[in-house]
Amino acid sequence: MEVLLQSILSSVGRAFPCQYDAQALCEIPKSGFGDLAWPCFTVSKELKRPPQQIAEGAAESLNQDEALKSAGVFSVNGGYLNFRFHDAAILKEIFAEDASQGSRFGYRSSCNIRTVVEYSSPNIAKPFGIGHLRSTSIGHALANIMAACGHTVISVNHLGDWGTQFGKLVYAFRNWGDEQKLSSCAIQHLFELYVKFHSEAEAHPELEDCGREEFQKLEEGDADNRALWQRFCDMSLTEFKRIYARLGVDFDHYTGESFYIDRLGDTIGRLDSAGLLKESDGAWIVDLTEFGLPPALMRKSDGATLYLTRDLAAAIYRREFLKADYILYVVGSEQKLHFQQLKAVIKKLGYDWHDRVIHIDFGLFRFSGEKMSTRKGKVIFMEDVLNEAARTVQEIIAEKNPDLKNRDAVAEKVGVAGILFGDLVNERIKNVTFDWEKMLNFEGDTGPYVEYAHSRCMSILKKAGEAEIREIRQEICLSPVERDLLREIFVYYLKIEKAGQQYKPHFIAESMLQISRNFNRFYTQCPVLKIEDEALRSFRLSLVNLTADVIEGGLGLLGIAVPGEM
RNA sequence: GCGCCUGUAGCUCAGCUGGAUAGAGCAACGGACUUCUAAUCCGUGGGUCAGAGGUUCAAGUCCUCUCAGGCGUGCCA
Repeated sequence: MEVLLQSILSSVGRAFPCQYDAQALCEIPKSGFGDLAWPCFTVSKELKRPPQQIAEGAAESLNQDEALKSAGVFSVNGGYLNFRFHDAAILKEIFAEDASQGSRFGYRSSCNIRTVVEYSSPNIAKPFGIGHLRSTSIGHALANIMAACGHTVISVNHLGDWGTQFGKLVYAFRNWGDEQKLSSCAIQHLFELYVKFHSEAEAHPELEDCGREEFQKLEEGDADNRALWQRFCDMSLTEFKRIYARLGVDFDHYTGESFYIDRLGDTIGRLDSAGLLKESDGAWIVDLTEFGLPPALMRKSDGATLYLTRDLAAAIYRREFLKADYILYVVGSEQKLHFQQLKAVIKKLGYDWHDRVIHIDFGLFRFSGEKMSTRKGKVIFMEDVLNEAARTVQEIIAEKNPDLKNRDAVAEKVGVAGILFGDLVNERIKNVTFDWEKMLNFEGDTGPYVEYAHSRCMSILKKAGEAEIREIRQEICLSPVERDLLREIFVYYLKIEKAGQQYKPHFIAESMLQISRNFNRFYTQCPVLKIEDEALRSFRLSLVNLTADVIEGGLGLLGIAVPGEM
């Protein structure tokens, strides 16, 4: 597939009487106009000739091209140059890809780019709330997608395990904490303390100073504070890993902010030797007026560091020790300014990799009225959401497929898929209003819909037995629904790359829905097992097998597992 | 105040760096299970793309302004 596509693109590029970037200008046309399209309007302006005339000229020479004759045919519609694969060619290419790659369908060969993806990054001592879903789902999907695009991916969970909040927590635990509660339900208790601190601090603002003081001691290495902090971290991580297991997520590194504290001196040193540090109201800042940004605060007036300082140390570490070419931060859009400042500081340090530090921002989860706030105790626990999802699916199974074996395991998988897919199908920048009903609706354009299509595939394949899937004959004449299904799978192949270039997992999700829709249409219109004609039956089985591989792979990119039957 | 983001069908959203007749799902209504799983499929209705200007052969997409919502705006992360 990769080879043919490249040859088409370079031939198209050459077919124009002027410079033409066939790769960049290639579009996926609306169905009915073929499989690939190149608009000729900008070229038309440059050459001062009608776009249709240019397209016609290109089509004529391309259709003479011996190498492409067997692949497909070029045509012209308005100012567009369109290409449509011959049935035999699209069959050959797609089935070859399936045969060699299976459920890794569409994975590109390695391109020697190392990409660090930082995502999820929950805060230690706080519950894993629904607010963490987006970074986790989007980040996991992107890590998979970048890997499919040939990158070597290093996933990092940048745990929020350092900062003033831990001073507050230490203070709160010493004053109101309960050892018994801590050992029985750690997160719950720490969460209560956290909320209590903030409500108390509203009446007694001096508590804020107490919290800051404890954090300063922590940062200076105070043994008691360190020990307490370490316990909080261990307890939290145990709980987080339980949720990650349910979500099917794991990380190469669980290096939180505290991992970088030994490097903070070096980081500040680099800023200092570059002459970037200025004192302002007792704090140390880097001036960023040349970027139109507010100054970056690198050290507080009490000597303690900030998030930005630790992020700078982390970026340098990832670049210099992990040898990252790209560093992706899957963090909410409310931190946009923070990352603009981080990039600006890196640039001022003279590092040429500043433009390969990329903030993948996304919108927030919201209740219908207000923002979710951990400080006020307004939070929906991820675990509750997953439990509700699994329970909802249990009910659906009881109604639709009561004889199903492994009901618990299937309900868990399908429930998690519903939650993850529901999040990933939307453009990531948009805010999401939390709504139980919407979140637990698994009909129509949902994860379970895609999984259902896959289950239908598996059911057919199981009944047929593996022996029946043999090599397809290429003289098969495709019916329109079969052709549409293949086209959509071809589109998926292209979308993997686009999703990686633009960091948009929803391209994959949309593609999965489209493939599932086309498959369901095929399913109702084209019998497989009941067909007498052996060649046709064999071909359709291959198509079903292909669809199963592609859905398994596509959902896999989104971090979603297929149940096999449901 | 300033900066950034969002505004597409009753609801939730797609619409690929301006391009070919604005697409799905939900909800509504009407059909299809003695049939490879009906968590499905087929059909009908529903849009002055927030509003007003502008650029262009071409604007949902770019620019300006207005309106609405969100986020951010130095010692939290």
